[in-house]
Amino acid sequence: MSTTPRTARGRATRERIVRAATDLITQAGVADTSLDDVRDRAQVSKSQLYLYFPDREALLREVAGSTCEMVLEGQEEALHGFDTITGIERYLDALVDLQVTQETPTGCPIATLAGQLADRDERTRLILADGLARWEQGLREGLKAMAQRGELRADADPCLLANQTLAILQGGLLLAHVRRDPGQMRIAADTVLAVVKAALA
Amino acid sequence: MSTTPRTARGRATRERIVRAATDLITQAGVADTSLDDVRDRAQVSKSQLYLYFPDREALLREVAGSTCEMVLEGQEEALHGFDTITGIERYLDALVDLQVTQETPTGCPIATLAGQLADRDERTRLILADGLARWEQGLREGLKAMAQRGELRADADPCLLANQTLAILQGGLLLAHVRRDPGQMRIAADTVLAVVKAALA
DNA sequence: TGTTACATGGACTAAATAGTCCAAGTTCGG
DNA sequence: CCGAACTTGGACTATTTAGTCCATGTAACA
Repeated sequence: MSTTPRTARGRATRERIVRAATDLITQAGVADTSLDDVRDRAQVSKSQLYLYFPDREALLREVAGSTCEMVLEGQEEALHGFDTITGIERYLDALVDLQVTQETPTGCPIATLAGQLADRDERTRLILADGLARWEQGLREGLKAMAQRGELRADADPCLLANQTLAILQGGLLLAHVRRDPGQMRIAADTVLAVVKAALA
Repeated sequence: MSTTPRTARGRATRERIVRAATDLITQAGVADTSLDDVRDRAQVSKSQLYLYFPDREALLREVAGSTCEMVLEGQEEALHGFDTITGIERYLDALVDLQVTQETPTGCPIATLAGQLADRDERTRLILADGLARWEQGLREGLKAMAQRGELRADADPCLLANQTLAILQGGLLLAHVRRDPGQMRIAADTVLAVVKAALA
């Protein structure tokens, strides 16, 4: 029987488990991460795993949520500036930098997880889709602000622009990942910039 | 000890195995496809599996190659017309249709496989990257033909355009897959069209 | 007719892994 | 200091799976 922790100590342990699983899975993938691996990394006994999670699937769902949080938190400030051209440039540069800095480009953790879990558990897919939706929402809000300030052409649709931006970025991240070439992310960033600039008033 | 088939019959059997594995993995993923599943689907004894493939990894590599072939063959004719605006529109429509027609959008099989194998086996990653490279090459050749006919602006770069196109398409496929929404592919197709049109002379 | 490649099918090993269970110890707030 | 929540750690089961091995049988061709 799985429980929800009732004390700060319990919550910390549960959090440690999710964190460990998220780290391991981000690096090695779902298939190559066993519960024993998680147990070791989190410095927790196996009983604790099953105290807080009914089964592996449940933990995997938490990992999906945690991965989304990680990705969104990592770009929160930069995303907040996605409402001016220079802010957009800064945001895109930050995304490119992330791929450049890593020893090897890893793409988008949300997308990578989706490839492994989306067709296996519907609930997990929804969590990941929600993560992407929140990302897109951040982009959309910035673009809407620009539109309200009259900086976009009258026929430009901020919602569509946000959707296009997310698609282009995801495409760039995927190619950077598969090709092990962060330059692919630079190209995607430039493409986004061109699409946005074409919508400027 | 694994062998390469020496007769037509042997080659057919080997091909049947790869085909079965490719089908199963495309549908269920690498982690959820066992060699016994492949054995059943291919109507082959286990001994045959190990007669033609040294181990599971080797079969997985063949599956990667086979998946690339499948994806590229499926768009060969349409891709051949990627050298006029109407041809490009037809090509994009065909890609969109593929996602619309499927009961549920599956995205790009190459990308999906990459998410599962790219970080596990370098040789497999290279095979998948090569598949994407050939795809991009098809796009590039069409755009180069347009450039040579003077249909593109002097400052337009067909190579860059092809790269951008592939990225946008992959982004659209990924979003269509995760969101179970073929409309995402339509948006990506329209985005590609806008980018290409912006490069017209 | 004999040889070679192809094929069956099941027995078998070895390892990994999910999940269960329990008995005993620790932490800490009320 | 009592009790509830937390924690350990390992034993245990059951299942799946990759990979090996072998005896037997068939297709086809020189």
